[in-house]
Amino acid sequence: MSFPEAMETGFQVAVDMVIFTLVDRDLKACLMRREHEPFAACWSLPGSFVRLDESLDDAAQRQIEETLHVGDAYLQQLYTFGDPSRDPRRRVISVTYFALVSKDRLPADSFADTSGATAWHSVYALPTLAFDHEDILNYALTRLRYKIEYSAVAFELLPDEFTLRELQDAYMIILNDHKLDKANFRKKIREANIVEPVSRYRETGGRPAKLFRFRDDAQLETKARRFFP
Amino acid sequence: MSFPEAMETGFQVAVDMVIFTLVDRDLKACLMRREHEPFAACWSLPGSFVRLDESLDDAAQRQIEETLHVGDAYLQQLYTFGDPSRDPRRRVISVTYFALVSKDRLPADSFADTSGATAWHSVYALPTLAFDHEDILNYALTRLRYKIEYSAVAFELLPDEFTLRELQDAYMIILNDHKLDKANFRKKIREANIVEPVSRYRETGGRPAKLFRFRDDAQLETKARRFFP
DNA sequence: TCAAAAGTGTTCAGCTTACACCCATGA
DNA sequence: TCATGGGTGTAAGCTGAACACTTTTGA
Repeated sequence: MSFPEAMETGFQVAVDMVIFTLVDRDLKACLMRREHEPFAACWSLPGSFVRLDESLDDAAQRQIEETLHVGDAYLQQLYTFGDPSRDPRRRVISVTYFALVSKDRLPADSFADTSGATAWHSVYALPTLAFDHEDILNYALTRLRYKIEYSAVAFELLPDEFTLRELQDAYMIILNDHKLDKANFRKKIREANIVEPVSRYRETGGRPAKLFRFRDDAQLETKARRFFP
Repeated sequence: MSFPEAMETGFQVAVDMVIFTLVDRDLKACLMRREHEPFAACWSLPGSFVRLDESLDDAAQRQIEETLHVGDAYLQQLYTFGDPSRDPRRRVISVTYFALVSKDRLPADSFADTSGATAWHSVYALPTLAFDHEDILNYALTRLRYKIEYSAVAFELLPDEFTLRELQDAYMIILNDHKLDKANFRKKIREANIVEPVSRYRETGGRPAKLFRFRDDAQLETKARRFFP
């Protein structure tokens, strides 16, 4: 990463990405191993400086493409971290995003290679992270959990066709709550009118499971419901 | 506002503030009249460039003090706007906040003076705003409405002691929904355990109203309740 | 004694929760 | 025919919406 010397005295603006995927019945985030000081050999979030002629969203999208070779990922801006001491070298304003990428959009070798510069880590067993990246990741996880409560973004983490069991598993893994009732979950999904059946089935250990896909015209966000007061 | 010439080629980082108050049974935002081009004579949000050694929150707090002479206001960061063309002169990254200020913390002349550089405008009758400030203000209003649904921030807009009617009015004005049922509202407030009575009453047209204050130890945010699914 | 505003209790519909049960498939 | 996982119906209990009612003050 390079930038003109003249800018070293001003602000650097970066995007830092918390990229989630669901794989092996686990919620994982993409991390990169740092080569240089500070925090050399530590893990950190993928990030990049924003170019002067580039929007923040474009910078975030570009960072995902460079890291994972995935285009058009689901993105949401989270929060901007700008403490003067968060980077010991210079003043960096970090605009953070979370991204959701389904595992079948990722290259097949994406999960095999644990020795390389990038690797997927379970959010339930994170290594020590550089800078304030642990705060950022935990914040992203909180926001993701809130978001799936009132919107249907979970499908961004699933393949195009999925069973209702797989959808329920996605919710349980993300929320770290494995006590959802199957019957009630299905009833809500049916009433929300967000999925439609396809005429295929998935082989399982027992009775084959009907496959569904998300409806193009689905209402993806519920209106906030008042509960305080 | 001045900044070193050397920085003109890099990023400017600004905080833009949407400052709300409740007055005259109306929700109002603080706006400033611009003196110079672009958008000369237009209204805009109070904002200021962040200093190199200052955190974003500090810059936001400082901006409120400079504009309204109010310290320690309730602040929340909202979103960061960074489109390359949002300011025609140079690249400005704007970190936006909303702030809530009770009217009794404001100087008495704050509402009289409508000819000056700053003035309070009803969010239900806004003038044309400079830059993308209309987007920012509408976004802040949406976020405020969401927030009072799951937290008790409304008290930041009320005096220290208030009647339950005043609290209910605050909700109705902010939500622009004047159909809240009195009995049900009071029941929820009682059960939420966030206010305690003081031994004084407010004179009204009829029976005097008991005054309450917010409990120091109140649980100000409810946990998200799952509804999708 | 009447108007105005504070303050409370009760009912009913609808939703959530818990749980029991049936179905389709492969071994 | 049994194990496995898919798929559904229903009763109990709780929550929220609607509304009627009582209380306390000043004029």
